[in-house]
Amino acid sequence: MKIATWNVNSLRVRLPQVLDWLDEHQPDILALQEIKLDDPSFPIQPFLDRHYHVSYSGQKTYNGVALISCKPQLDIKREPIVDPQRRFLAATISGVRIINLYVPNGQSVGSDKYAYKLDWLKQIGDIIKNELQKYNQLIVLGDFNIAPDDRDVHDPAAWAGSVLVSEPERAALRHWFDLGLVDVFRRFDQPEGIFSWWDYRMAAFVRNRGLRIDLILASASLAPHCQRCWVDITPRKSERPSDHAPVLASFRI
DNA sequence: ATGGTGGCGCGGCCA
Repeated sequence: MKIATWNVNSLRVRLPQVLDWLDEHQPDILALQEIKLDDPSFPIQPFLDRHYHVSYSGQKTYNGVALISCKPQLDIKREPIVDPQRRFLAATISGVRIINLYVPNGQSVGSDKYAYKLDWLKQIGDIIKNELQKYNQLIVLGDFNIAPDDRDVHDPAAWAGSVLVSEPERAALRHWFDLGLVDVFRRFDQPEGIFSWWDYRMAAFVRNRGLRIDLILASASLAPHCQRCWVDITPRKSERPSDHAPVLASFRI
């Protein structure tokens, strides 16, 4: 089973790239973030034409998440907390519980948006704890807007204490790891300098000044079945790219 | 240096 996550930064703009990428890579499940569409505007047809099942939780202009899958999606859950921002979508696919997240960015340490991010992480942590009790095989993936470790930061000294790497954010993520979730990327030897997001500004991508903030976490019973986890930077090189690259994992299921 | 680039939507917010 091949599972992928991709923050597309507007599905309207990136739809041709997403369809090309789906046709080439044929993942079983693709989790999208920042689709920036309300539900009536979701482009269902091209996915149905390719025999995919689709669910989404969207809003106008900002945020929004979607799940594309070969197999049907059961027990779909949207926004389990009181929050007008569309950042959560869960479904059971081929017996595996999938939770697709777009974690708040947090803007800057100490801001109102940072406080919202930490509160959101705490509330969604409670939801995940609950889902783990119901589902043995669980995957939590998406744009976490947190680089788990200094290895996931191009210049840790320059970033020290900033939003996306600050200790309270990392502690919130570690709390999720303590629930039994495993960052499957780190189950394997990886080269240095593998990232999933590069700022549009300052030629960050060509200088590989990035962060690894797009993650695939698996429950303890599922993580040992992960065979590989990697980032596909090819779409980041294309014309009008998203600022994020897709992250993939393959599982022996 | 508080810049810079991109999306949405047409001024300012968000990332």
